[in-house]
Amino acid sequence: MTAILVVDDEPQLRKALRVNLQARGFEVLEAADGETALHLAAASRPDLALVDLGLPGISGLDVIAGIRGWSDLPIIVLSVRGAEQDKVDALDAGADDYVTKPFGMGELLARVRAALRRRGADADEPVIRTAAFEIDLAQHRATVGDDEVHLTPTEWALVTMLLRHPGRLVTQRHLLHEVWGPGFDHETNYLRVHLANVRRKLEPIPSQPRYFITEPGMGYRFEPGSEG
Amino acid sequence: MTAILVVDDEPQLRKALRVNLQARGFEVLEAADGETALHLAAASRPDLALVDLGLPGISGLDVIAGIRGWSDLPIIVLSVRGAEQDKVDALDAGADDYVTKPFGMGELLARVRAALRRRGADADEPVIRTAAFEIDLAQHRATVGDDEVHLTPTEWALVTMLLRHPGRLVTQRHLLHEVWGPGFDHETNYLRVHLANVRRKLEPIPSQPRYFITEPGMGYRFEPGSEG
DNA sequence: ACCGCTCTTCACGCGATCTTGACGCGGCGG
DNA sequence: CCGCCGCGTCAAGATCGCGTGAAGAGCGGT
Repeated sequence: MTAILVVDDEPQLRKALRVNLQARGFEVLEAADGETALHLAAASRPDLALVDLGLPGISGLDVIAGIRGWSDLPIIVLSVRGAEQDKVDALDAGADDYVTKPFGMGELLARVRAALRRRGADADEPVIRTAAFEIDLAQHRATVGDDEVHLTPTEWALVTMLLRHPGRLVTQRHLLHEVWGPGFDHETNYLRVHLANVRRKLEPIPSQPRYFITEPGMGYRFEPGSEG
Repeated sequence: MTAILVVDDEPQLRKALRVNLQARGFEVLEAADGETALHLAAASRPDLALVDLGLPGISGLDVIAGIRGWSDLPIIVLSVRGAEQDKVDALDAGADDYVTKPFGMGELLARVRAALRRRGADADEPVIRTAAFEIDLAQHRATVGDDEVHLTPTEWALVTMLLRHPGRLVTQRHLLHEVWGPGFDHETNYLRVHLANVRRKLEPIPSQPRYFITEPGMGYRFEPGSEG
């Protein structure tokens, strides 16, 4: 059975989540603070975690970082409206997605399903295949159909950064920091231009991206084709 | 008999691998740290290596680089989930494939068989043939048409380095590190000059290289002629 | 000491790549 | 309904990296 770890200090919200998730056939583990969250995650190995950022004691951010130290399980962050910086920090720390409180249960469940689906589809091979293109990480090669496509160093860095975290929302800051180094954290211009080039080379319809998705205001996400 | 070198510091995992591999008729060599791994690899010449990245002392990455200095045996990396950057680094260092821990034994065995099969296909002959030239790695001889061509030591080191990884991009840093040693990681000048010499001697049209391809900003790649 | 081979070092020209700025569009809030 | 912000697009200029030729240094053999 699929187990989901719920980390939130409000008993009401925990209860609401428990009821809804169990109704969908998920097993639910609950933690009211960061410490028990980390212990539970290590002991029970859940398949996904929902983490509230506003926790007493150990912050939600530390919970994310603590889990990411040893596991790649999908993490969805719950945060209050307006706390944009918190969301970005959480994503930078390795969260996969976020939901803004208050949220509809339907939206949350959709994101949970999406995160689980992506993770399952995450092919663990050194070559990533989609319906449109194929990227061989070991050989450093990209092909579209039968034609080899040349990616510039910057483009390659961007693509691998996104491919390395299938389905995960990668923040602009994170991308800029990894590809251009420190000091470029706000040059979102670069991302727009180079992402456009990547799409022109890899996307079937560059103006309607299907694999390299923009999350306005936050960052970008590689969406592996649902292979089924 | 086919010998497999297992490099991991966890005795449990080593035992599990040993039992399963021996059951399939493989001979198993074990190393708990990087040093013994390198010694064993040099002394016993295994046919394949399974290397854990999280080793005490010498890192798994250095083990890979150390082996790649003189051998082309297939290397499969074992890495924990979430250590995405490590995997990419390992591939850059010359690993052939990776498996994420925890893994099913069936999957691992499949990858071992695949790696051995791939290798058997191309590395049977120590002599590499293309339409333009022929290189005998064992005898240290290169011929173009019927004429023997003399390669200087540096050129030979570069050529073998590239030939050992057909089709794969070898980074500038990797080449410089293996041919010139540490401390030359940024002397890309050397590569340009010596690659030019290699092309002058081996390529049919040196100014339009077909076999020794430049990947601007990243490195070089040996492109074997389509052998069909 | 001389010679030949090899490697290092440098400067130049050229093309690929990156940066930069301007523009239009669409969504969102006022 | 209007204005603002973020994104995609495009084109120009600046920059970087590569290939090339050639000169000088190091080294071993004769």
